[in-house]
Amino acid sequence: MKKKTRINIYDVAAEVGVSISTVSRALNDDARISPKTKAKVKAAAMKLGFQKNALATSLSTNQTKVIGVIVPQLNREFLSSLVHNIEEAAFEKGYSVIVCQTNNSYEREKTYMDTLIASRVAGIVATLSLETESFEHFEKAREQGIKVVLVDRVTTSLKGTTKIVIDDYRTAFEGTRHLIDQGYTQIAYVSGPTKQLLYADRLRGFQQAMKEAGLPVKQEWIKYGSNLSFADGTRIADELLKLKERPNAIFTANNLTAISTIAHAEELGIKVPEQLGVIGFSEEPFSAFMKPSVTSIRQPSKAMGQLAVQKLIEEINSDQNGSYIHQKVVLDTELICRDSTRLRKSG
Amino acid sequence: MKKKTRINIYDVAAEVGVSISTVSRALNDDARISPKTKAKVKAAAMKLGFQKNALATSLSTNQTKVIGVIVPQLNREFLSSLVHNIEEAAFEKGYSVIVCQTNNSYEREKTYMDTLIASRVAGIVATLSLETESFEHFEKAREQGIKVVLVDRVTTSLKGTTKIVIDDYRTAFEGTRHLIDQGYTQIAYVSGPTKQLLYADRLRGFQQAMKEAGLPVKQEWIKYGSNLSFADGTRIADELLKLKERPNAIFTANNLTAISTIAHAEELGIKVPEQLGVIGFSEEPFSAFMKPSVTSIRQPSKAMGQLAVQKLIEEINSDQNGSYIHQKVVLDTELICRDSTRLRKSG
DNA sequence: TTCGTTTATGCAAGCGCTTGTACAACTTTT
DNA sequence: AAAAGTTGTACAAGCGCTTGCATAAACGAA
Repeated sequence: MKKKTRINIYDVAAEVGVSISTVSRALNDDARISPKTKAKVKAAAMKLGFQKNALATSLSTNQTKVIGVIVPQLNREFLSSLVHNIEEAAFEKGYSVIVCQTNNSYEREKTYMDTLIASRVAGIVATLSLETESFEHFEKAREQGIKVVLVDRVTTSLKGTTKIVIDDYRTAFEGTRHLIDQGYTQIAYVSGPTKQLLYADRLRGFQQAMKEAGLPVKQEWIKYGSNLSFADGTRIADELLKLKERPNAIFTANNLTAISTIAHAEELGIKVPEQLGVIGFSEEPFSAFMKPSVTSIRQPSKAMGQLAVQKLIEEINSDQNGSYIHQKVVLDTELICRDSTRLRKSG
Repeated sequence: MKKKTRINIYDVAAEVGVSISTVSRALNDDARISPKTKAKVKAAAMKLGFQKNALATSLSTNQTKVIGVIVPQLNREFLSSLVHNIEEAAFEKGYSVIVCQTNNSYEREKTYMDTLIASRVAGIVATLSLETESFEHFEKAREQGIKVVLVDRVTTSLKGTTKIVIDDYRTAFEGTRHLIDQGYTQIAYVSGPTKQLLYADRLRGFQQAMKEAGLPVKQEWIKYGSNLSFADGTRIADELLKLKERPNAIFTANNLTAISTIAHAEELGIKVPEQLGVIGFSEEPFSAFMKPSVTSIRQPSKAMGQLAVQKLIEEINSDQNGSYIHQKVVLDTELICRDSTRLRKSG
């Protein structure tokens, strides 16, 4: 047994000459405590430098003001921005945020889930790791009464869970249409692993747009990145651009790969956008400043973060009343046309 | 009083038919429990889906495995990368990370400090907000036995605190030398608020390099950004470039302002690097891909994050033995020469 | 004056875990 | 066979707070 280390409510109670329950109630602004007593207690607490122990409170009330955030990584603009906005929104509501990076590892996602459950977080906002294909760990959290909201990379396997997504199908469709409208006809597509719903949806959107335009979708023009890193993009660009029958446009799964694709095309002496159009998902802060500037699709990370927190807290607080209605919220994306796809002057 | 909600060690104890202390010890691999009993307990725990309540453990042991991270924001490459690496290193050591964004507000920094103290975090890694000039909140944390490590934006006012920094003076000196070596002579400098040690140091470095080179430092060529945002950079660039006596090089406090400076120069028809050299602190992921690519100074965010965590945990664990020796660790930066300062061909 | 109310405070149990100490059951020593 | 060690486990207090219930004080009404 450890000896007590810091000022606790017993010390405050002794200082004022009341009981600890009075101190506790005074500090929590309970109506039953007289204003005079409250003032005395608060003054004493301040004087002694008392800081309420949140652990004890949480243990006692069986609830914390903490939200766990599980994301693949933090060094991608979209994700760090998402976490930024989640933290911001959570702070407003008086919640703290525990950040967990899975590095796209399923094992780590599970480990973190256990940590968060052990910490008794009130809720979890998660973007699935690339590897994740089974979801018992999420079920486990729910069994423990922890609310979960999924963002961006979601799954249909988890029923009764609020999801915040963009319309991946539609977005990919429109991105493809944009290329077609610009006059590109031989369009390659760089996808993430289609086990992930979002990549599957995007691929379908691409294929549908091609089909409707009567353009051929060649199998060798559809490539799959593993981690969609810069290097991944370079490798794939290399493969695509060295095909005997070369595509004249590439739709990449994110902006990192878009940039590496453009860079690699230049190295090979292929002109962007004249000989190769490039569009990428996920706007990055500097997409506008590249030369050529990169056409990309802006995901509303701010709205996504805010909504995720808002819905999560709604659900956390819903227990009292009744059952919560789980929603799938689909947000709009924005295609930002820049030089990398401006084949027509009018572009 | 809330009723118990989840499986606890009493349930496990009942299942196995031993006391709760045996369960607790078995789960913690205490040597006094026989292997046979341990196995039974663990099996039962698994079977019942028992998850240890970390709150209760922390309350009981008076220590948590949580590190608080206080940073100005998360939507800057350097900081999100720093946090990324802190989280990564903390995970290795079995610690979770609570992330707090101050938005460069002193008030918020204090608020968060209180939250972290209330959460009884084991330690705190902090990068000061731009506004912060007094440090009682850090003293407060230390009085409560919470270890603190300062990173990047630090202060000399906090004695006996480990600090992880770059050599700001030297780095600015060398950056300035680089411009001079390239043949630029009329060099302007965009600084952050010099109340912040780091900006003051950098400014001194700049001035010293100029002095040693026998170049004049005009007061009107030294500008102060408020938040060093993109817009801030544009505003300052505009002021500088419209001076009757225009500088032919600008050393900016970060890469965001470097980019906005370049963009604005182009708008004004000023050629970079021919008519204007631009170098910026803080490498961004796309600095290399801009046209012109941006010369910048790489801060070792990975090493800084790792070291911060390592030193912090060393200090946390040092209490047992004796007093910990606080260190100031100064890390090397790297100047990455790119097109935006290549005045000489050889550059 | 007495009694029902209201108002303010205290008592004590409980949240789930850790841990110093006591103790029973064996094993070893003499 | 008794004393002295070894295990292995249980008991109970304690971490700091919340909270249902009891109780005391103060008040106006009867």
